Amino acid sequence: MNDLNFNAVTPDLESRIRPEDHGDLRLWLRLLTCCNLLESDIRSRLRTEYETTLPRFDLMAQLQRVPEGMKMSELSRHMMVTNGNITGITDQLEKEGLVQRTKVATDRRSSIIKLTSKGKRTFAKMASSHEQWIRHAMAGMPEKSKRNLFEALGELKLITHTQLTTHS
Amino acid sequence: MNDLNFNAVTPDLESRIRPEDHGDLRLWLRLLTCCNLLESDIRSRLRTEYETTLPRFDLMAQLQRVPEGMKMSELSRHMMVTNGNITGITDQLEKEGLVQRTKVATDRRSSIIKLTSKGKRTFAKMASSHEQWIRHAMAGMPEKSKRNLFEALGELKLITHTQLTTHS
DNA sequence: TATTGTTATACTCTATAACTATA
DNA sequence: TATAGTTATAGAGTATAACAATA
Repeated sequence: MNDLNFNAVTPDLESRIRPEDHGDLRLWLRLLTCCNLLESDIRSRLRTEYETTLPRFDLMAQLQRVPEGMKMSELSRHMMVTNGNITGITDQLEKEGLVQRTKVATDRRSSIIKLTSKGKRTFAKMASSHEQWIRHAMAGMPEKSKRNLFEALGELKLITHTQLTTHS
Repeated sequence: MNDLNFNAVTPDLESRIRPEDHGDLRLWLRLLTCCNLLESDIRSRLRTEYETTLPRFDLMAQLQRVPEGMKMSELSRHMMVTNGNITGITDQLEKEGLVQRTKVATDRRSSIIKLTSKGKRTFAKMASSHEQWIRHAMAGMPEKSKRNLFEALGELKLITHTQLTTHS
């Protein structure tokens, strides 16, 4: 199965590649295509099955693994968006009773955000579905390929992280 | 280089992973992190250096490689967004004189969108910068790793494409 | 002075749906 | 009836910047 045939029947972002394009660019477009494909699937399932969004899910996922809670600024760093946006998403989740702000004694500017017990229950369900969606999407890919991909992405992540934060 | 140390100093989306999480999920989060990292860099450069956006750039990129132009519905399929959105982006680009709608004789419902010569010049500049940004971001990753990654992503793309389109 | 978090603003993208004009 | 494209709408996410309270 070659890419030409594949692209002929299933056009996607990667089809914008030109013959003269450099390998790095091809790599990037392929990465983008894979990611968009999965991401739009996840987004639409989160919306239709749980009436939520990826950023909201991400915020809850961050909290889920830190039972003691996180500060807004920590969330902001982890999710790589600005403070104001975290405030907005947190407001929505708090209104739905899924997270809770608590004032911290040592620094009266800050507050700690935690999942409520309702939030934990809700997240557990979503996370379980989420995992199934991913497994379904990736079903059929050999384990060895997955491991290779995981390793290779690890390299890329490290490289881009340093390239994009140190310079520029 | 281990992930723990890495994540300790550079928090990101992947840090939401839990020890019990399945490999597929880890793979997905790592993929998402890599993609977001690069994507947000590209988006912000497109904005600051060219006052444009990724979807606009993508649309022009699609047109660039098809000199005879494309129909709206083709663009819609390739960019994986609905018709109405293509209309909007095309309107903007047309207002700036970068693309041009032409009525097609054989089917009076359709129109063909092409890059204008200004559009071609503009795109050429952007594409060249874009390629440099990508190469810079990926500089330092061994060629062999890149090739492995490219191949592995090809597998993933194929799998997910079929998984996500055939079954729901 | 710097940081934490909020608020306000403006913009883009997106999906959805109703609509037209053609086929 | 189905398709191509437009229009209108509503919602989300984002960056930016100004601001108050606190460190």
